[in-house]
Amino acid sequence: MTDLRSAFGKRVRELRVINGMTQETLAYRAGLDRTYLSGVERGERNVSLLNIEKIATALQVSVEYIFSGERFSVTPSYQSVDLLHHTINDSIDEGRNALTFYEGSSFDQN
Amino acid sequence: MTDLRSAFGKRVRELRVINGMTQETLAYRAGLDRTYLSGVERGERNVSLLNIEKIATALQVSVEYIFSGERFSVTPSYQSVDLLHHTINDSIDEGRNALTFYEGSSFDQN
DNA sequence: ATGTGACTGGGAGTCCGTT
DNA sequence: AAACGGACTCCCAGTCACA
Repeated sequence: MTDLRSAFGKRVRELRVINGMTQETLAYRAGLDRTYLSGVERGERNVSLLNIEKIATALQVSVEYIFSGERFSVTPSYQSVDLLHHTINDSIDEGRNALTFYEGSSFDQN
Repeated sequence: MTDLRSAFGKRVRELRVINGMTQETLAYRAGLDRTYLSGVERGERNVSLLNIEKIATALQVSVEYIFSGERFSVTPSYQSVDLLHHTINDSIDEGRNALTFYEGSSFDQN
């Protein structure tokens, strides 16, 4: 998955054609502009959550389903934590603090 | 799933806390602003594809995974095709045309 | 460590076309 | 039916000081 915009666009086009819809029909159902949807399918648009939801609804699929498949399943390679000057102990400490913050409870520090 | 922004935000917060990260570290890894990420987790930001990808990468999960789970799996209810003045035969016809267009081939009409 | 209001530039999204 | 372009509006990405 080099560019999520292209991957998303291809997926939308796939599902649209499977459903036997034209861009115009899909755009109308999603309440979006025809030219905008065209750009989405060609991977030129940086679609945001609200429109992702609109498009999924118009395609009659769940958001989960629209992002399922090989295209989106590749876990991106990630730089080593060391490179970010962030140690494992840092993570553990921050985990404690975060949990304390959100749950209003504290760890036994002894 | 009433609002995809809230659902996405909750999911991000879940995965961040599980990984023992603070908002600040996650934001740093994603190359985003801390206050922006705060808004994302509270469902107040309409995150777009490129930032979804950044956040997923920083969380060390795939985009598919971030959208998996009950929260995103509900297929949205959809208005009847009739309400849209779009018949089943229309869909079939459009499907043929669309396939013809993209595959450069034609259906046997007989 | 996180929440929040306010701000600005740029891009999301629309509407008009032509190819 | 779809790609593409220009011009437009308006919302949001991205940031700040402060709570």
